[in-house]
Amino acid sequence: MAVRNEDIAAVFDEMADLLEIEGANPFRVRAYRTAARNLRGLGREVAELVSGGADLSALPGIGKALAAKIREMVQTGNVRALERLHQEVPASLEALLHIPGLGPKRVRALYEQLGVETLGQLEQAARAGRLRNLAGFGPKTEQNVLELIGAHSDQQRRFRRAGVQAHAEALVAYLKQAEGVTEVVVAGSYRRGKETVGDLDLLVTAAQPGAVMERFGAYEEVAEVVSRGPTRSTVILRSGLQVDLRVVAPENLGAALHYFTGSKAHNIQIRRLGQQRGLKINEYGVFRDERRIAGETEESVFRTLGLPFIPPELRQGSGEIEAAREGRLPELVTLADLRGDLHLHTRDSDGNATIEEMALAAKKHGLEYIAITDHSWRLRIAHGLDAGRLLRQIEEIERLNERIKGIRILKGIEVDILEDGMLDLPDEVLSRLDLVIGAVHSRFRLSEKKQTARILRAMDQRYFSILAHPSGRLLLEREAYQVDMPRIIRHARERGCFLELNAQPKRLDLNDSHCRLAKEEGVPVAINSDGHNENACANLVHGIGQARRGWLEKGDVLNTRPLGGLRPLLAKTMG
DNA sequence: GCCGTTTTCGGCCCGACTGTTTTCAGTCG
Repeated sequence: MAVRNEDIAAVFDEMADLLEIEGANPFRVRAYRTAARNLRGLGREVAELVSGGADLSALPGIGKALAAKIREMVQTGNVRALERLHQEVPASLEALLHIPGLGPKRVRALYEQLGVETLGQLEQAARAGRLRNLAGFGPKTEQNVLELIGAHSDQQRRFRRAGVQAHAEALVAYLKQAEGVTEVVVAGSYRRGKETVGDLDLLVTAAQPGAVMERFGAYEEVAEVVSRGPTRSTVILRSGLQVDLRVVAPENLGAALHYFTGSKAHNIQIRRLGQQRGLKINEYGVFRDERRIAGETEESVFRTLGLPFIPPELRQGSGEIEAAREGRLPELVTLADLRGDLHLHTRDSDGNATIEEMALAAKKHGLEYIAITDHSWRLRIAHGLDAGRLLRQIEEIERLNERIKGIRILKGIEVDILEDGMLDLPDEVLSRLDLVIGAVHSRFRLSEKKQTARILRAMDQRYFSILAHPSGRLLLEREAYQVDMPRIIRHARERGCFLELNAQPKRLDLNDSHCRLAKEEGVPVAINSDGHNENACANLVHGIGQARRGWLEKGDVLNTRPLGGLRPLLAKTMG
């Protein structure tokens, strides 16, 4: 099976961990981490570049040595350097690094001085009171280790964006009532629009930090205060969500907001750029020598570097700074740009509302058109439509279109893509529709080769407009199925059909890097709610966030077009 | 190990908090 960017990134991360435990040059360690991060954000599969003979050292953060390791991994599936490391440092030590409070130095001390190699041995040593006597350790650290070994599996917990939204809004409102507070804003990955977040970063401006910290600690949802200093505090809520709060002076808000919005990769690049210009950039501002020259707004921070404002969703350290410098930042799509929703369900399959109710709800949200795309018969659990019921639905939609003004209802279906790539309704029926959405709902575990061939064949059917939730992932529940997405995207271009960015909070599928690839290949993406009730439109904002992280502009999104512009594009996919 | 508008050598982002110290290293984000 092809080696994916994620596989290579995981190897580089592991090598960084092991090198760090070995006490290697920290900058060398950093180079591995940077390369891993860049690979994850690349959007193209590096294995393809290798087979195309491309010069990998042209990629950011990849030099000759790492390029050779990538080639070795693509061609042999292994990296000898990692195997060598395994002979020097037990691979099991990596797990110890993931316990909060244990870093490379302490893990190394545990290994060299106590012979601890595994989590089990660590727990034994801690219980026996052998940790507290190591240099740099004490009773507190020993106690911490004991507590965290048990909770270790929870530490990696992430939350879906939509689930964090309520916590964020409630906390912001609560903190605004603290004395002397002027601003409360959410920063971090939430502000960047990420589909899942590991913790919530809040930024508060206030005259006296003390009152804010006090109120924060007293929030009724707080289960545990992890740390608390004069300007910074971390708590865990009862839901398990970690919240970091930082209080800054109002004149520092811009610098702090930029700093705490991240991403880490973006910040590092920004500070390096500053350094090259003799500037020091931190959360308090931009400084030339001792003099502060910017920091009140984010714009002012960017301006000192000669850059325009970079939207938070782009701050992933994956080319946005170069784009800003060269004046080719995208003008990102906004919620207001959407004119329609091309994937909706009704009571006829597994939805909760009638066609008319769905249409009126969409009209209320200002949409100009919607497509009704109930499930087809193969999806029994969703009470999918057979040919007869679909034909009756078509007639009903035609009647409704005569009666309801101000919104147009398109006739569609979400057909099942069968294991052999065929669709589960005949062409005679599909030909009566305005669009056909195809989706994989079964046999998720096919090999990459078979799954890709299955989807390509479905796209080649006479009536096929949009590939729904293209990777099949369910955030934090189910991995994407194995599929060659670059190939599918190229095939969509050749075939003239489209990919969906499904805006359900638990899907958000296409992911950001594949959105970017679709844009590069010139394949418009449809941002659809996949709604099952009258609240369907509430999903769209999450899809927009994802699209923005994928660099999509208005023109890259299929359903920003007025109906007159959309119809001919859909018609081309329909035979 | 990467990188270059000071540089092919000598740099490499920056500060808060904790626990261990008694002035600071380690960890974290």
